[in-house]
Amino acid sequence: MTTTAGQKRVTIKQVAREAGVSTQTVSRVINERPDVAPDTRQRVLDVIADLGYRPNVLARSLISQRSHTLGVVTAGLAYTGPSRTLNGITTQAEAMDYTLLLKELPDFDHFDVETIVDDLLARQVDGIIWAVQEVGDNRDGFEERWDSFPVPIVFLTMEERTGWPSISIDNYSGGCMATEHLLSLGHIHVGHIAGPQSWWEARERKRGWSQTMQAAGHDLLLSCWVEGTWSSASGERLAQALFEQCPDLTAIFAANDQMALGALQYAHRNGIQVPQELSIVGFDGIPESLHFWPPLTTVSHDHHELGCHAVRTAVGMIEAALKGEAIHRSGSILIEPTLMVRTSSSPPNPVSI
Amino acid sequence: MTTTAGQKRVTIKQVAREAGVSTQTVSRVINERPDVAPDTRQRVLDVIADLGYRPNVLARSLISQRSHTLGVVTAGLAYTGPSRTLNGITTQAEAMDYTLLLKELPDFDHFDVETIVDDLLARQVDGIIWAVQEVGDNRDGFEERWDSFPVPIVFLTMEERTGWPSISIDNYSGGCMATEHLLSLGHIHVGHIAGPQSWWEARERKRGWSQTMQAAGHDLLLSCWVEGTWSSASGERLAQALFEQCPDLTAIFAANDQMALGALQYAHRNGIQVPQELSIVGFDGIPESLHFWPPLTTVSHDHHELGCHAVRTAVGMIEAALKGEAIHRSGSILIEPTLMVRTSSSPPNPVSI
DNA sequence: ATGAAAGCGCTAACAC
DNA sequence: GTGTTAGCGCTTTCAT
Repeated sequence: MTTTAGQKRVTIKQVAREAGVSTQTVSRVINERPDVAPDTRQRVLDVIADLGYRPNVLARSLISQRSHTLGVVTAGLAYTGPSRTLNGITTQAEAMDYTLLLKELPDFDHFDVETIVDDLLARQVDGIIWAVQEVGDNRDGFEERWDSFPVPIVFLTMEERTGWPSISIDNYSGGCMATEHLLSLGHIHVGHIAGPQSWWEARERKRGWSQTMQAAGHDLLLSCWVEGTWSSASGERLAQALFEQCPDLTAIFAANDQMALGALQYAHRNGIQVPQELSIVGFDGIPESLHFWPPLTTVSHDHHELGCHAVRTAVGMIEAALKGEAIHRSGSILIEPTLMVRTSSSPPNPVSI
Repeated sequence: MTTTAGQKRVTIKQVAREAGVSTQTVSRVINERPDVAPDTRQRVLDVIADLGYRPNVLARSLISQRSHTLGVVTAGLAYTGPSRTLNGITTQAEAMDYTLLLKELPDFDHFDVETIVDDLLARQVDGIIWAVQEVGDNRDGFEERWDSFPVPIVFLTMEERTGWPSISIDNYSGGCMATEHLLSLGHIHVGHIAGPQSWWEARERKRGWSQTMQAAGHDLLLSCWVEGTWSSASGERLAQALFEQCPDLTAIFAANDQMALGALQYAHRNGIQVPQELSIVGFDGIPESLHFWPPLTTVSHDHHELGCHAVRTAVGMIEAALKGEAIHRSGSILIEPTLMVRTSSSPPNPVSI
């Protein structure tokens, strides 16, 4: 390939010279100002097409003090959730004519907020979408500089904090749905394979389970849970642990579909019929879950929409700030998930009760 | 939240005034030039910390004619492959100190290359990574402007073209591996569930299958294939179609793990034992495939590494061009996949032969 | 309707 | 060692 990176890019000046006008006139043409004579405009347009001129967005941003750019911070892109959310972000950003600067954290909880944010701000982003799940104390870095934060920022997937704009799936409600579904089928011994408890999402899903169990009067079963790592391997291992812990188990609610898949595998390996002998419910609704064997009942939610929502909120805050509404309050938004009843859950086998 | 977006960001001038030096001196300090008196440097540093000054990268790029930014064009982020690749890109870009501008195409084959590229170039990216799989004629848009392309560009996942730098998985080789594996187990009637044939990757995988079958003298079985959509649903549907087409089938090579999962489901639904009555091999090696039932034999490859590679190549070309090596040739690179033998494949049942 | 001058925030080149 | 001048590519005054 022949790159001609050395060749100077065409500037407004060259266009002006070539067209025999001032740079100002060229500027007017590319900004579609009305006050240019039709023939002058055409001449300039011709030269632009001819030279392949393209306005330098950086120079423009420098003077206009706006970059039309959103900084997106994410983590765990290799996993379905974060990447689907990013997918929503790109879609909505494109629609609203914003460009994205992407940063992916190597970890969920070991990073320097200061450095990341500073880097984004140095690039003059108009706003930031913090699409990193709340894990451990990874929100602490914001507390200090919160009041003087120079651009709007929207958080995804975190506990409600007064004054912090955030958008999350209602994980608690999802946990309730899953558990209620199993209870309503007639199950009593409903165990839970939770996600890592340092994750806010995992705690919420578990809270949904435990509250629902408690409300149904099954206080004694509240110890009937184990903590996984989100991985299928942990799901398989912990399904076994759960059975050892509660031999009467007839149903499992797993905090994500991967762990549910692991539980399914445990059942297969040990000749336990699903759903006849064991009902399993997952969380997330990944596309593959419909094709697990048996097809998985799961709490489905819309990562994509989460991302879209984030962009809309961020852009809304940016434009509001631009209009001088210096103080902008935006609360927490919770998106409701949906229970997808499929084949992996059924009433408990009368024999096994 | 209180955004103070209106407040002017601190500039080098304010720092200079506050520290009682010229802007030039401040510039020297932030660029870590040696020729600043230690106490002056300290004073400036103090003011910088005090004011929370952060150099404006845009202004810097404007003058240095370098943005240290890579444009990344992707598609289908909601799917595992593209997002894992992006994951590799972010990791490597971070390591090499480049920032990413992200664009996701809404489709794989309906888009205007001109617009996308122009938008990226207008933002002064130093290079472009075209991480969109080759589908249909979606490379055509580059042919015309190829010779005068102003920045280095690296393509991912496409057919080798002389002079176009590209990096791909060796899909053909992977297809061979899968098929040879099944043949070596003693299978003869090995069918193929292919991906959409407008995709280069799908064609290559199929070519691996057909060449291997042909080489083994099974020319008569070359019609024993069907074309899926990559989805699990299509895999299930087409497994059935394949059986109707070739009743003697004892093994299926599916062009991705999702379709293999669908085939697995077809087997379950119809009481076909895997692998005793039917061997199934997938492609991609998604993490879940290890936990399918039975665990899936698959051709695994490293999307992440693909992304890393792309960044290294792009940055290499950028730096080469900077050093005045105006003409830079970089060929096609093929990354070899690995066969992961698991439980879904075994010698054919003697009875069913 | 068009142009000249100033400046966005920064750095390279030269002075002192 | 430090300041001055000029200018990156563009737009915003303010003239004409």
